[in-house]
Amino acid sequence: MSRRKKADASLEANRRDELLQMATRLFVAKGFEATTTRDIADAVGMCPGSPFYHFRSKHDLLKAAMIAGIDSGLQRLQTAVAGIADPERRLRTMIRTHLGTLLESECPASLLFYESRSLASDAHAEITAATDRYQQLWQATLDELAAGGRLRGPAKATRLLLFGMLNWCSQWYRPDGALSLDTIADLAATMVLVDSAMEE
Amino acid sequence: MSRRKKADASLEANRRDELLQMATRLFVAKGFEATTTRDIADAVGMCPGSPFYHFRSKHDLLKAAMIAGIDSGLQRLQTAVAGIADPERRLRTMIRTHLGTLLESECPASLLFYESRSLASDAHAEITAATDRYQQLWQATLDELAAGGRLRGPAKATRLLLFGMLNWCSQWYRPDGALSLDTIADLAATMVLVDSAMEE
DNA sequence: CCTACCGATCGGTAGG
DNA sequence: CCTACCGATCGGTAGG
Repeated sequence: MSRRKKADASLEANRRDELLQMATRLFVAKGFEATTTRDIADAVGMCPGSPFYHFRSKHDLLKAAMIAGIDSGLQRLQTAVAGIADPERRLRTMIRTHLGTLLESECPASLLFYESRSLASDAHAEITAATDRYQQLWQATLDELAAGGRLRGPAKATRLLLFGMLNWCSQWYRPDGALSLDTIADLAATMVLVDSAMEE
Repeated sequence: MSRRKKADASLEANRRDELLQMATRLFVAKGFEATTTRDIADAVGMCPGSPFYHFRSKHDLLKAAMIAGIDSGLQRLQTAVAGIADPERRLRTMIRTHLGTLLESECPASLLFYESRSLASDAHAEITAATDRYQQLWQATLDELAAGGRLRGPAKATRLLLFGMLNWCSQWYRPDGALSLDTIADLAATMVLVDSAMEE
């Protein structure tokens, strides 16, 4: 009996995850407002009303998708930079990893950032907390570089412009295009860092 | 009679413009899908069905707003750089002007770029033509700088990353914030250009 | 440009 | 998680 209950619970959690992933994909592709809960239900083979068994509302689905996306991006980033002591090498790794999360993921949840406008104001607090954790990882490395005189501008402004360069790629990057993610990452790093006389 | 007709026509054009400006403002603030044609009609003091006297459909309104926005940005840019022969000074002026169009305008039509997803595919061609004209102005100056060895990266990739830095500002810039548009423009230019030994 | 209106769709619920 | 359904809203139209 308790085994059956456990199996049911994990089945239910799986269905919830399916819903969450499909919602993320559709929200990113068509936008939150243009995606109907019926679209999502259809895509995972459910009936029109069934998503509301797993999520209280469509907004709840968006909120859950955004938080899951940011947190998974944060974990990828932390794993990638673990043990890299040199701040410049660390920054380069972070840039390349961030681009990967954004543009190579099968479920690019980070792009839900564009949909935060659709969130109720009370949900904004949670989202802000999650993105703050992500950005603090960057800020720490940028502060370290700035202290060493390795940055071309103030650390905070640099972070904002750097995020712009990288996040904007979702508007134009194509996997079969002329610019690879490695190339983009290198150029972005070049722009942010001062030239080092030793390299090239 | 012909005077009356002319007056009517210009009155009608004025109402159309009002509609267009209000639609732009609301689309930027709430997004295309979340803005109803009733919202727009209300905001200019019309009845729910009246916008459709001026525009065939809601999508038509978006298309017209986007083209008007891009073209007015292009004109501002052309006026600003007229007669600037030095490519570096020209680029700096373009950067500052672009930020102004984006963030200081009372009707920031350029931000409608985010809503192009909502356009029908046949409208995309016209929009692409308009944005291409805008970007060619940038590309020409960047090519000139690249030929003089003044750029830190290839001209095309530089343009894409530069647009990212600038356009992303709409996500975080606040008029009362610590960073002024002048400061942001200077830093963006610094990142893109090689250091000149003569300056500072 | 208003009045009056329609067909379709959508988020969400009740009850099992 | 399905069935059956509701209330509200929305883009758009007819007719003046």
